[in-house]
Amino acid sequence: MTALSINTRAPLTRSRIAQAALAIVDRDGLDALSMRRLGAELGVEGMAIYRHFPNKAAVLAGVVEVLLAELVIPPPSDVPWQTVFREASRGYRALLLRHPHAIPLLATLPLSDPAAARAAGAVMALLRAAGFDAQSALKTLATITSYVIGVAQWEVGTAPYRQARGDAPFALPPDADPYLVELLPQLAEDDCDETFEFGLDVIVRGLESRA
Amino acid sequence: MTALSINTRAPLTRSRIAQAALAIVDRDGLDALSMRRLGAELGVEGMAIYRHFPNKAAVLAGVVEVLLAELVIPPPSDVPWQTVFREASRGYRALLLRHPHAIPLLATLPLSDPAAARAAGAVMALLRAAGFDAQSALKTLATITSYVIGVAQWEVGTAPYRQARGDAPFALPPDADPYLVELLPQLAEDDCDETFEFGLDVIVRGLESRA
DNA sequence: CGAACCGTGTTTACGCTGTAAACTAGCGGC
DNA sequence: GCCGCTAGTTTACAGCGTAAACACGGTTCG
Repeated sequence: MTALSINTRAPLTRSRIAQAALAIVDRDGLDALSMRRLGAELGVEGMAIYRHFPNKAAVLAGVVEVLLAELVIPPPSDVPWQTVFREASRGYRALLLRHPHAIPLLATLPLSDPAAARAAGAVMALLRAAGFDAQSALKTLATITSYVIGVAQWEVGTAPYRQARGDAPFALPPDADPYLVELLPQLAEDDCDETFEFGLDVIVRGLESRA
Repeated sequence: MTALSINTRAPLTRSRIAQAALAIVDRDGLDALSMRRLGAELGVEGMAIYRHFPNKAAVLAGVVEVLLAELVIPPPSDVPWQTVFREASRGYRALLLRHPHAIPLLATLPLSDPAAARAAGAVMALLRAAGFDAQSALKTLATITSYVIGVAQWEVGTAPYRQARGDAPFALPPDADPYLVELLPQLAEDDCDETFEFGLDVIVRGLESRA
């Protein structure tokens, strides 16, 4: 009998496990991901996962793989590099904000991770095609990924995201800088977009001025 | 008897606990910090710490407080803002690299944390004194902290730090971009400094060009 | 057809975690 | 001298990652 009988559930696979893990992280946060809960999400005992991944760290690497697969970096073309650079950065930010609980996973990701290396290679190709030498391309890559990840982390800690998650309202300590007290709590989502664009613009202008 | 008798150990205090916690994190990594190990480090049972902190998260906040106390941001002066901005950024990076295992703690720090708000306020004052309006100062603050934290995270995942820690040598996946393969594994500490200065310069130039 | 095998999921077990609750030893004030 | 308060201890519990032994269904051979 090749077809699945009624009582047979879909078989466990690496990708099904990784996707379920991401679903838990997105829904309930990074700390909520445990092997037993992941098993339950898949209708299986937790230990079953060890047939497909050597340990939990490998499951997390699988989640990263799923996430970075969402990231498409266009191949080099004759569009000005600034445009592509801006769009790729926005795309990465959007990916991070779609999975805010997973940001720490991507933040500490070394380039030795295959998925990260693939994405990094695509950006390098883009920059080199735009005339950057290899060294500058690498430094630029470090700069922009640092910025995008850092600012996404910042965003999810400020008012709009806290509100969307139903966290406690933003409470600054009483002796905080008055301008912070005034500006920070009333940040809206649009302001976060604007803040991101501000820094992105700063970086692109800075890159142009060094060329 | 006001002096401590021979068998009496130094009393537990918030600050002694936080410093011991930081010592463990620095020495053995963030995961190695558990309440029982922290107690042992202080010559005490783990549960004793709950007399001084409500839970582990509060201990971690205490560690952050200790860390940010190391950060001095100069008050406004007549030195050009670019100079102070660069120096403060370098100081923050140096702080992070002195405590590489603690970086995730500072990366996800919301500004509602008192220590973070204090440091942020000092930077805001600096920028406003240099003529930035409050909105731009806040966006600039977001940009530079994102960049510094992001790049420090990047650095500790690349060759020099991995080597210093005795990690496995840097191994890129076989299909990685050839320029990555050539440049990344041979990165030295000086190159990290240079990479940081590159991005810092990009940001300062970008800020100037918007003024 | 029966038997051996293998891949997959289950069960049980161990040492570790954070922390709630009950307990105890010692000091300051009446 | 005793009372109470405070700091530290003890015990306990649920949940964690994962090692090891086990059970079962499907495939492949004799």
